Order: sequence, then structure tokens, then C-alpha cells
Amino acid sequence: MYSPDKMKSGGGLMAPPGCFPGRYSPTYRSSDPRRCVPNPSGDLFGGLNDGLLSRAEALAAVDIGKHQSGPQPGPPLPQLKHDMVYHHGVGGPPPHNTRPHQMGHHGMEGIDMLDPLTSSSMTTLAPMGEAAPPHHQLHGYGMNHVMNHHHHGGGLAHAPPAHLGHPSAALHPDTDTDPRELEAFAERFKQRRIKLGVTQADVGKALANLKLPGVGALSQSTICRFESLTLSHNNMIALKPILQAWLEEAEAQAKNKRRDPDAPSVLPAGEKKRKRTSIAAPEKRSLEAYFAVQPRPSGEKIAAIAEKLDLKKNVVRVWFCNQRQKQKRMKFAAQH
DNA sequence: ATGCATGAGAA
DNA sequence: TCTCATGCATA
Repeated sequence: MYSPDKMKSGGGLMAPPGCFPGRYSPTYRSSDPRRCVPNPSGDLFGGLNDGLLSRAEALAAVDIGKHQSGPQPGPPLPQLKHDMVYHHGVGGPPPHNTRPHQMGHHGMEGIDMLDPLTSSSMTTLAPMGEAAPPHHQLHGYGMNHVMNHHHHGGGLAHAPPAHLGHPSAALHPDTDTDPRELEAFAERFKQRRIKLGVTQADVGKALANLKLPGVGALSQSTICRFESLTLSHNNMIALKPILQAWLEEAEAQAKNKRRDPDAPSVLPAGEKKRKRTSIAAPEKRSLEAYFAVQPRPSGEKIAAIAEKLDLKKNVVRVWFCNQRQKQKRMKFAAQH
């Protein structure tokens, strides 16, 4: 389960005054010109027989077979369509209108009607295979001071919700960490933002003009993720006060009709464009199969998988990292 | 809106 | 090496 505990531990809210979003320099290194190479030889599953891998391969093979070979009663393929659904299935959702998950899944492979078995067992509240790694760092991303506004004598942040999956669990006192509160805020935020006629990107940039200590600009991506609650719990909590501040400021200005005329928009001259590798569907399915049996493959395993799928090892490694992050993000929401 | 990626900090 | 916050590029 997630464990927002011990974050910002013992006053050590390391907030390097120079470390805030929107800082680093562009480090494009045109990593690799190679794109996705859809398994060339078709020898996707030859050789390499070591436990998990072969098991995963079987899954992957089946999956692939279902899509390119022919009809097969495919076994439970862990369909990791874990796209967060920030819904607290609990009893009385206090304040907020029911917002249907607004994730517009555009180009996703149409493989959702696979098997309700695995999906259900996962979406319920499965704490995922994570044995709760005892490390949580909430490193400096400048806005620490701000998010700091919630007391706690200097020790740990807030007591972790000692309940797990109890529908009627206790409502901890900390309103700032309450998922329902966050959800409600995100909803309000988006609504009011739109009312102001401001885009997500605008908000991101405007944040820098807020001059809040240690708060720089954020990207459209982040604002979007905040609104759609696709950030980690801690991330949501950290960003809330900042966005709230912006919202209030923006509405205040709107009311006064005073639109700041000075536009500091110094359009950054064009730079190298980073290219995004795109993993082809077949490879992706294989990766998902591997992930199902071993979310955290060793370096060698990764190398093996990479070679099999004819992908760069780093690409595979990053894929697993991102996969873990996704499966984990807002995971706690399911418990609330 | 989301996939793949970077980089800092912690293990 | 992993996690986590975050971003660029793109569907």
C-alpha cells in the first residue's frame, strides 16, 4: 500500500532554495536514433528459459497469439490497464459531484474485455506486490515551505491511515491529506480555472509569477495530472497549496479586472527536440506480461528482455520504472 | 491526456 | 539501482 508516512521527516524538509520545478537545463542527448523495432525475426520467444521469464513469455505468447495468430482461450492476462480511477468507493462521498473518470483513452489497444478475473482482483484494493519498501523520500522540489503548513510537531508528517480497505475506516483528522478533499479540490480547481479562461499550460507558467518561495513554473502535464488526480498522494498534497494560491490570486485579479499587462514570456529559442521512443504494441504486450510476473526484474533480466524484444536495455528499464510508478500512483485512492 | 525520459536523492 | 516528481513530445 502507499505510505505517505515519514515524508518530510523531522523538519528536514530539505528545500534547496535553488531547487524547484522549472529549473534544469535542457540536456538533450539524442539518446538513440532507433525507434521501435517490431520483432524482426519473429523469434520473439526463442531460447532463454529461466523461470519467470519463460512464464512471462508464455503469457506474452498467448496474448500475442490472441491478436495475431488465432482465437485462443487465453489465460488470465494481467491487463494492466491500471489507469487510476480516483474513486473512493466508500460510503458517503461528501462534497463533490461525481465526475466520471475523464481519461480519454485514445489510442489504446482494444484489449480490455479480456478477463474480469484479474482486473477485478487488482482494482479492488490489491496492495500490489509491493512489500512496502521502507523508503520514502520527498526530495526537495522547492515548494516544501508551502506544503509545510500542516504542523506536526516536527516529527513525521501525519499518521498513515491505519486502516486498509475498510470502507468505514476512520476519517483521520488531517484534512489536507484526505483523498476526498484532494479530489474535491482538484475538481473545483479545474472548474474555476476553466471559468477564468486559463489553460493548464498558462497555470503552469503563472505559477512562477506568484513569487512564492521556491515555487517555479510547472508544465502543462503536471497541471493536467493534478486535475485528473494522476499524481502520487504526496505530490497532490504538495501541489495543492500552491495551486490554491494561484487560483485565489487569479480570481482576485479577474475581479479587479486588472490584467497584468507585462508579459514576461520570453519564448525560449528553439532547441534540440527530444525524440520519444515508441514501443510497438507487440513488445508492449510482452513487457506487460513480464511485468505481471516480475515487476522488478534484475538488471540481467532486463537485459535479457531487452535483447529478446530488441529494445534498448535502458528503454526497458525505464519502462519498468514507469510501469511501477503508474501502478502505484494514487493507489491509495482505491482504499478510500 | 499520456507515453517515455531525466535527474536528484535515498537505499 | 530504485523511487519520485516532473517534463517534453505526441497521439
